[in-house]
Amino acid sequence: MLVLSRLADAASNAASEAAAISAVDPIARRPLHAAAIDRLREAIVRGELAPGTRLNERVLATQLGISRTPLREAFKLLANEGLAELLPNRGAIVTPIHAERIEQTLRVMGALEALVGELVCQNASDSEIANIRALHFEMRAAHARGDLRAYFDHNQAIHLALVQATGNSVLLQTYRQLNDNVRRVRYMANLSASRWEVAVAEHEAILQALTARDGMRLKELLSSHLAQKTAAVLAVLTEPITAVTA
Amino acid sequence: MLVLSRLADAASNAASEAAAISAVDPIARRPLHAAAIDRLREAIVRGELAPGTRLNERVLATQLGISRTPLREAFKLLANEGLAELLPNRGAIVTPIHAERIEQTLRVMGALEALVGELVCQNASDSEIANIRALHFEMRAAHARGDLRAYFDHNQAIHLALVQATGNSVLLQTYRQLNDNVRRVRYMANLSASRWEVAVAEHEAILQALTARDGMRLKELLSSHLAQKTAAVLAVLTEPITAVTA
DNA sequence: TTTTTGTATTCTGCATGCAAATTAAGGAGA
DNA sequence: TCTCCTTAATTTGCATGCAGAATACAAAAA
Repeated sequence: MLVLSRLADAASNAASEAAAISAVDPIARRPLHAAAIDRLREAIVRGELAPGTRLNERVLATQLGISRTPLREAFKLLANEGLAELLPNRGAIVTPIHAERIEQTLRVMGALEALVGELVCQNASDSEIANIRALHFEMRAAHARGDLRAYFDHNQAIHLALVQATGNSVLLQTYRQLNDNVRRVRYMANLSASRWEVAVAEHEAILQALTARDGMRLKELLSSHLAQKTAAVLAVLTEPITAVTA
Repeated sequence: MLVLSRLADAASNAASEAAAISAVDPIARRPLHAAAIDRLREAIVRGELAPGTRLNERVLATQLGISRTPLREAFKLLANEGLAELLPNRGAIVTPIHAERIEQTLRVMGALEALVGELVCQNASDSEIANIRALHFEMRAAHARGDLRAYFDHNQAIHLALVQATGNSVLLQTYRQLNDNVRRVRYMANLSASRWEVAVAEHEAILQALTARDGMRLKELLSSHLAQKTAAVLAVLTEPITAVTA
């Protein structure tokens, strides 16, 4: 029942994010019990369902208020996205976090961000840039408040907005999928005050490069920013993993 | 019934390819009627189910010899991979080919290939390189024979082997997914003799750079090779699309 | 002839039921 | 006490059934 309430909490969040994205999502107006499934995905990404957790069909279906059929379809999707693993005749588990796989994912994201740096300066509209600037200051507000969770959320929103502003929806979709796998780790991390400062400073520079539409510089900045992030994430993984279930 | 026989033909192909890949596939030992679903995916990629085709659940389920439930699960997967589109309450269609989307996909693949160039020279084992060389000569054999279909297949195999030899399974999975969307166009194209020559020459250079483990050069070669491919693919799309259903 | 509206048919979306596989439990033997 | 084997209880995988939505069709009106 504990898990149930958490899943319910996550619902509104997932819904609003889905709405924000839907304009670009190729599977735009989805049928099925999409909300319930977004809820499940979000629960995995946010670590509310810890890596390795067995996903019992009947139990989860009851908790989500749907039947097993659409839930099984969701499992297939999640497996395809790397968030769950399907064990033949033994159901699904939340994909365990392997440092190597996360590292590989970040490498691929690095390649994508290089492309983002190139494209976004060419293609972003002024209003998109203005929106990113607004997100940036909301993020700084969260930083000033010391609200780590809100900081992460705005941080994510900025990076997604950057990718979206490239105008390349394939890039966005690919990025999101990889990002979801990394976010799971991110939620496990605590940021030291100094590293947090550095990250904010990096974002400041990113915003400037974007405003100046300096593609080359933005590419470099995103690259080094990701390198920082990679280091931080891998640091978390080499420590004994104390999954943040709370 | 015509489609049925074609799907049956594709079965062995898909099965053998799946076996070759399974070692890296994260959803390795899959449950469900995986063979039937691979068959369907392959039919879409090979253009045997033309873009825009309505995917009738009951009809397809009968043709594939499975029930609607696993087929619907397959639809979700295909939609997630971009090969099908889900229309709420109106079922699924084979994703229509839009030049813009293909172009975006190729752009993303370009970013990934840059990474491939870097990584493969560092990480490929000698036996993997030897295997790629073998594939290369098989491809040349197909070229000499003038067998376009076999040429394409070996060509694909080489590129996948290159990506696989990076040792980055996330990269491979991402690449494969994007590649499947482009392959559909590729099968529609005919190659002029001169362009075919050029492509083979490019592959020759790629093999040399790989043998020398010259990462920077390989990166450049892959980049220009993809640029060629992009031009060829987009050329096909600007022509009136006469989908090759046969 | 063209448009429109009401009805019948088809099809999707989901819940449920059943068989096969897996896991858990219990008891016999070492 | 531990191991191995037999058996019961879960659990998955898939087929099927049913309600609701969408489409196709036909008759009536313009």
